[in-house]
Amino acid sequence: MSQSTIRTGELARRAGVNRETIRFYERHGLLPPPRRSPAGYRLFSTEDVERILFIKNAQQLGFSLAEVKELLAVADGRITRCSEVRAIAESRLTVIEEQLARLTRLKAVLTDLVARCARARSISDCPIIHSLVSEGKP
Amino acid sequence: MSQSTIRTGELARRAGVNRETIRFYERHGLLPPPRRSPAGYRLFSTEDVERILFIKNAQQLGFSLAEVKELLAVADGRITRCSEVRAIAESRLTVIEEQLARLTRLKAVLTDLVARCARARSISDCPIIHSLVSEGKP
DNA sequence: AGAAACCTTGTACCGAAGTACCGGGTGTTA
DNA sequence: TAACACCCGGTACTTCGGTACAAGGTTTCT
Repeated sequence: MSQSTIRTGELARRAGVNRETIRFYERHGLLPPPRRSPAGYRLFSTEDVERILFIKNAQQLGFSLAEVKELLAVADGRITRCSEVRAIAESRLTVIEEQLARLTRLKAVLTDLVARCARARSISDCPIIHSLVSEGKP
Repeated sequence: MSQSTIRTGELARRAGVNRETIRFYERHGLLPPPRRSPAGYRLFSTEDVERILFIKNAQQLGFSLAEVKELLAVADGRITRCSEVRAIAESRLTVIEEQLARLTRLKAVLTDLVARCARARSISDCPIIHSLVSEGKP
């Protein structure tokens, strides 16, 4: 539980991000405005490292920074209903499922085209080009 | 095979895109510089509608404009090896497969979190927040 | 004391794929 | 002939998640 004061450079190093990213997160409300030294230097606590890691973890799960901001509101105790967290995660899940469905379709189409392309005798038979030319016509 | 001369607005309307998009495509080499009227108006042929649709179809398959440009080189006869087309499609396929794998993992993680979240008694039990705080720690 | 390393603000830039606007010229139609 | 729709080039803006300066002030090490 030892908790010391660090500046942007150190926070960035510990969290494994660029120093500018710290400022960026502050500007966008993902980090609360930190205390300042007499000279105006940002003073963070080592706990803030965890906050950055939280953000990075959430991004790994595909949450946008806007969503991360909402999740942080929970972590900060500004939101206290688990249902709100679930709602965020569920909407993210919906998007993931849509993307999966779309990509699965794309994969099928492209796989087929590539396979047929491999059997084409000449460029003018190329099924890929053909499908792009004629697909979606009236 | 009737082929008349149209201007940007008409081309945009027929292809279902914004007029600015036409200029954008021209600037980025997806449309060859068209003939001009004495007053400097771009003069397209109705065939160019197909070219825009080709681009839009390719985008539907997830090709970037840079890739579309390569595909157009084929359609234009500037590339004559089917193998090049296949290479473009195959690399696109690889990306799709990577995205599918990643999204599938994400879906599993999030589904689990949401399910456990539904059983949490209080916000402090929230497995989503917990996992974001502690995931990926040393 | 002086160099090196650090920090500050503000601003501009990246890439992708466009969209929007401005001040002016042109073409069509009532 | 006036109104209105259309088009021009050039530039700036958009979203997202940062990154990269520049010009100056501060701290720390030797």
